[in-house]
Amino acid sequence: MNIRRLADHLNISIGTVSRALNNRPGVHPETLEKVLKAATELGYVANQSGRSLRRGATNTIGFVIETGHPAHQAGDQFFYVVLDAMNLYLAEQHYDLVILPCHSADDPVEFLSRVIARGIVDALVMTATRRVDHRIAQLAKSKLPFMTLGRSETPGNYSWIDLDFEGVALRSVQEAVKLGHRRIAVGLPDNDVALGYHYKSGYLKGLAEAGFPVDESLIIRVPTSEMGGFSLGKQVAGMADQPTALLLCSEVTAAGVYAAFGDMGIEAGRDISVVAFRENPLMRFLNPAPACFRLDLNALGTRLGETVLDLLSPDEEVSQRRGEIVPLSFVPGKSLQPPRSGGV
Amino acid sequence: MNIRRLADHLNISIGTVSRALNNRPGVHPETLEKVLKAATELGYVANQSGRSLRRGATNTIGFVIETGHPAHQAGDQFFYVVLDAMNLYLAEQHYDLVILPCHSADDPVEFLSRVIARGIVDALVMTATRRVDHRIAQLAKSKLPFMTLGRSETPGNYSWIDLDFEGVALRSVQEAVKLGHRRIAVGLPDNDVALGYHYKSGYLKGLAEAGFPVDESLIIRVPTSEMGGFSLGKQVAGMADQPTALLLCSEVTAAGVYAAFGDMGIEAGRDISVVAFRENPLMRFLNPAPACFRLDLNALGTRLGETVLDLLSPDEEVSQRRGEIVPLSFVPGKSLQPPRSGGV
DNA sequence: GCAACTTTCGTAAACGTTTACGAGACGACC
DNA sequence: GGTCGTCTCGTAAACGTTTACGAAAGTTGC
Repeated sequence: MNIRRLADHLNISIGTVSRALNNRPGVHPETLEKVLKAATELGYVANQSGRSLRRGATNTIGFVIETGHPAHQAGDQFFYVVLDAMNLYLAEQHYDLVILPCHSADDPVEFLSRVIARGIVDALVMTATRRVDHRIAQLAKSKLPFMTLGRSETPGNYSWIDLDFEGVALRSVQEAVKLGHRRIAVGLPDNDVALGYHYKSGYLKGLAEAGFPVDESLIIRVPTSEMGGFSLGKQVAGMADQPTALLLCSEVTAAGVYAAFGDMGIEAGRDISVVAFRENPLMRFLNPAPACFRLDLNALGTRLGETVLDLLSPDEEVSQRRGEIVPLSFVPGKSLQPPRSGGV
Repeated sequence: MNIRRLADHLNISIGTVSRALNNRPGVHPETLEKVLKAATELGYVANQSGRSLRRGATNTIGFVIETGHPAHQAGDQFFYVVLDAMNLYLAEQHYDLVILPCHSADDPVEFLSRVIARGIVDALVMTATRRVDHRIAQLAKSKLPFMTLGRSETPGNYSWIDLDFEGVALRSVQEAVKLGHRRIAVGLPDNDVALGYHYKSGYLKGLAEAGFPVDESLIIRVPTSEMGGFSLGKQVAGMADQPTALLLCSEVTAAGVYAAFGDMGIEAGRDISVVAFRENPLMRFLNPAPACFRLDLNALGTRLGETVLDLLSPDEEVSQRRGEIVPLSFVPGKSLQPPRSGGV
């Protein structure tokens, strides 16, 4: 069923049918109704290839994820909820969402150049943003509008939305200091992912605020995974000069840390305080309940949809590139207690 | 950069350029090389809209997921690993993979009819298959080839791959019986998802094998989520005539069950034995280690890729629809022990 | 009653690609 | 030298859609 068959069936020209279907002005209300009725009856939907060939636009937004990537294997329900909300918003605006998985063995840059050249999407949302990100330089050169989840230091004409990793780290230090902690360790990702730098920056800011010195041995880099968290827990608990608090920039490491503590007879909060990152359903089942930060995933998803569609607006005011930092609210937990000895 | 610009740059007709790029016969080796060289130099990649409009095929496989769906919010690294392996295989065969998220508020049937009519994919992989699945009837009517992950009872011309839920349930019962368990409870999904029926079937087969009666009060339906598992654990532990073993058809409920047990001072294995479903990284951090079943996610992903591409083969022998059941291997854990009282 | 304008619609070109068809060049063979 | 076949390539149509343009019909104003 193509537009010509639909037009023949109605004894109308395809031009008029197309105008009717696309709500173009200058079509008689009566024929408009006839066309719409026949279209739904015959189940006609415009072929995407034909349409995008002619229009140069696909009405599709691409969401790039990296499968096989350790930071994502973690993936709890984060992406499912965010994508759902984003998809919902995009559908309201008559846009479709496709997720483009860049597989682990593929070169991200080559992957993107295929996506760009093939013209299957009107705009991209990038994830797992790096501090220095070659993909951004590449996209900036192309004319494909894009935004990133997580901000990079790589310059380019793009919008971004980032969680307030710096603010969370700062607040985590402040809460720990308030309870009397002095030796505060932090677990960071072992790769160049941007959030690690922001988290560290907030951590350092917190120490400076409190007037504490920076002890490099308390800054520990591990993979963002359950195993990474396990290793982190073991390292921290095994230190001769044990810290009294441990801050985590990812929630998936929390389970590993708890397991490592369990193995060594250490209890979070009582022996070493722990502040995790994002509150998630799994945390309900960790004991003692971790102190963490709350984020509205649905709001984030909607905001992503709005931001990416803004890029495509003909209104320069709207399509102007912008950055946005999403705040998280502190959720006290049982895992953050005053240090046993009242500090070192 | 389109094919005409490339052709002009080479002083060659676009027909020849197209033939060269597509490895069609009848191109002089010398010009073939020139074309390929210029294409990579100028970064030419065929526009997908134009190509698929002409060819009627997109060289793209769609993977349909339902976001916002409770059974998926669980999503541990399952999809990330499976999709990565599948994507890898498809890329080798010069196919692209897109994930099509059907958002929670959308009607799956309407969603699919859009996907079908717009012609953005050559074949589909469906997930979250229901025992009676309207989407299958719909796809069967359309000419779009598809396969399902999980088998349905809805007839249609399609291939499927399913995990051996029945075999796992049977084996779980057998292992429990071997240790002396007589009252064996089972947690099933509270919706029509196909795996629940197969798991129950294996459970019933195991009871029959052992000559045990079926106690309907031991068959408990809960949402496939951490919270569902929590509720399940509470229910089981609170029963007057407590079962000695509990079988789970999903790994995400395990965390909830453990938490509920912990709340009530019950220890898995010692007080009530637990057999979970798929082994995953998180389980390493549950204490005591759950008995579960091992699955090669990479192999599953590759197999999905092979199966879906087989659908498109011109060779009728190959494209014939087929079903396949993937076995899982038992992994003993500390959560499965002889019942305390030696059985009821 | 004619010009000017509006409303509505049909025609055809264009998007970028693939491919059927035919043409030209060249060598082989009788 | 003419015929045939092979190799290589150019031409043009086709895929399904949108849209600029113009035509036809109807309306208004004088």
